[in-house]
Amino acid sequence: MAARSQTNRGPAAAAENRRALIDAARELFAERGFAVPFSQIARRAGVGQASLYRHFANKHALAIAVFDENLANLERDAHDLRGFLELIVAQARMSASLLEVLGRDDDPAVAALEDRLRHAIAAMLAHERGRGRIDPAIEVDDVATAVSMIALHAAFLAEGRGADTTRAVALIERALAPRS
Amino acid sequence: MAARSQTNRGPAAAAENRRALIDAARELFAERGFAVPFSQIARRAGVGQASLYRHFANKHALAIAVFDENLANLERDAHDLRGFLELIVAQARMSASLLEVLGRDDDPAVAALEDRLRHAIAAMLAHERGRGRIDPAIEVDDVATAVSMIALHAAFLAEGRGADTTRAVALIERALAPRS
Amino acid sequence: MAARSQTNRGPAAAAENRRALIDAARELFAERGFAVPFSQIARRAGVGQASLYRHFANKHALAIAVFDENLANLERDAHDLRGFLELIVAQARMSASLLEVLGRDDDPAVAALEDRLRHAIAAMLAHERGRGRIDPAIEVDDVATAVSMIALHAAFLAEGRGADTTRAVALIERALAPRS
Amino acid sequence: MAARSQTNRGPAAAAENRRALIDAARELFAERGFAVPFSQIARRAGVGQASLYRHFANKHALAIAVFDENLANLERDAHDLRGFLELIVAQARMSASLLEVLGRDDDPAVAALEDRLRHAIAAMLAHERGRGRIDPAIEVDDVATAVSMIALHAAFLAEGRGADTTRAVALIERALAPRS
DNA sequence: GATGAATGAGTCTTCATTCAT
DNA sequence: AATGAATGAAGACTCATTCAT
Repeated sequence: MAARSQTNRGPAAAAENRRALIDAARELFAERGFAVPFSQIARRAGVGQASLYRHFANKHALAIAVFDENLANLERDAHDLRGFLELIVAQARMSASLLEVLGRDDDPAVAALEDRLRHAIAAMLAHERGRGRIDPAIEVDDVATAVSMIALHAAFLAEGRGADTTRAVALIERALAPRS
Repeated sequence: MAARSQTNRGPAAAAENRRALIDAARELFAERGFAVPFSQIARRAGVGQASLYRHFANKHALAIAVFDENLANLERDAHDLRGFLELIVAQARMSASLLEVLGRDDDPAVAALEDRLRHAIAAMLAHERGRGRIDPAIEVDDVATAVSMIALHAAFLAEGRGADTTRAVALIERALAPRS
Repeated sequence: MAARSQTNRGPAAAAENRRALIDAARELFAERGFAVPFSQIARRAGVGQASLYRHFANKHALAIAVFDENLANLERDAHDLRGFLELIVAQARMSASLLEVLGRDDDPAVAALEDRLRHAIAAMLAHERGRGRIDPAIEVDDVATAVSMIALHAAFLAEGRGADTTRAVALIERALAPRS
Repeated sequence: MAARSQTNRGPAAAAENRRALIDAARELFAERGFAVPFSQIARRAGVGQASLYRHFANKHALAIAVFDENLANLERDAHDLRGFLELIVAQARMSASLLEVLGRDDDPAVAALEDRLRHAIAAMLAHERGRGRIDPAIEVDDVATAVSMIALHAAFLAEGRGADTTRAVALIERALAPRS
């Protein structure tokens, strides 16, 4: 998304700016990781520094907002394991940014997100178990761990190595598959 | 390692300084991640800023030196899958720092390290396959992928979550195990 | 004073807003000193930023309005030296904010306030001199100086040091007392 | 003091830079108060931002260093009340910066300074009492309070109002004088 | 060859002020 | 006439890198 108008468009721009910020953040977290300068997100969104701070008190809060949307996609679209993992990989760079945050944090908003993710996983797990595609011994925590691993892997190493992520997905599927 | 002598001990100190720098880097990458200030490594090593630069042109080069030693440990000690994974996890924070670097780089030194890692994996794989502990269909690249995943996972999420790491190791073992 | 209604109540609110702003300013100058962000005053008053600017062009003007009211209290209530000083101390943080402003300024409104303060002092002085409680050699300017000193002292140092303020008041009383 | 050389003059400049920083700080605290931008002090001293931080971790620490020198002057030169007060007034702007800091702080370095100031006061007090120039009932704390008052007054209001400070000094002298 | 101080560029954050509604 | 969001310009602070000794 190219930088937008520089003039003060008044309060009407508020919602629009919020959207632009989230979109810019999603792109930049993906392109350059969570370490991307906060100010650069504002620039990419075509929004003043201070407006960024009005909407999101820190990078953290912004990451949560982005992850919130990603999670909604997951809840809506990913009913089977394969779809789930592929969506995770597609959002990998972004998800990894979140995982960096999730790891260290005690923000209740983060706890809520973690919970939602576990619910989404549980739903998918039930669906797949019913079809005999995941081993009965596998628990939600196992899948959550698998999701973390694959997201981090995709985020840090996939950079144009499609083969590698395919391999990672296949490994995870093997790990979760029913013992014959 | 505590800071060492502050006085100028002349050229004789060169090798000693190199060691101190590598040790300090290993500690700090583990404690605070790859993002730790370069200058702090010099301080921890008890070495001047400029000496750090003389030995290693940048953090990157220093990371490679550390990884080189880690790899030697792996080659020497890790003959079976379990030992291999456990060593990876133990060095996780450090390894992840390296993986961050490895991902983006085209330095020939990095390529050489990657190669050595693949060799170590190949050796371990042959050893375990012979004992029927890894599925014949699993290739070196699969194990390399698994190693990346588990290292990143351990580095970013394990902060005091032992249970999670155990779970991750178990998953990887399942993924590589022979189909019954 | 807690934040008030958020809805646009139209022109009728003008006077009410002015009051709320002055009250909020008095509180915040006292709590956090003259350096408090201007915007925070609007928030505390429950009034939009722009309305604040409509009523008072800058913090300066707002401070003058607050001081104007403080002065009215002084004129109404403080007839003897002790009462005068105690009121000054009670309003110390606020008064000091004003004194900071007064010191540097050539605004005619400020000159008018200074004049009123001198009149109040003169009235008090006459009253106390009549009772033999202030030395005949003491002039209005001396008392004005004393008032400045004690206000600044109370504002900057009194933070929970009651003893110190008492000591300061006692010193001033000694300084103004008739030579026996 | 005009800004000095911009080039890196090596470690030899360390002591010189420290001096330049303290001098610049003394000037700027006096000219513009404690609120002067920290970076501006570096600029005035002809020293890089980061060097300022190397020498003094914050404005606070710098203020302490300046006050330390002021105090040494006081200890060396001010033996009688009049001299004491005049030196205080001369250093007023600076002293007030310190008093702003002193008021709120629990740094042990600050406590030490306060102590030294009290000692200097006690010495002066003993000297003056011996000559019958200060009332026997006056304690060190009274003089300390008087010093605070006069410093703050001079700092905030004296701006080219010589008459006023003379008046303030006279008042304090009256307050401390022996009752006839 | 080692030392440690100096440098300036870059990031985060806050504030006074303006503007569309 | 009031609202609240937007703006850009500072200021604090940190870091990688260079340099005189």
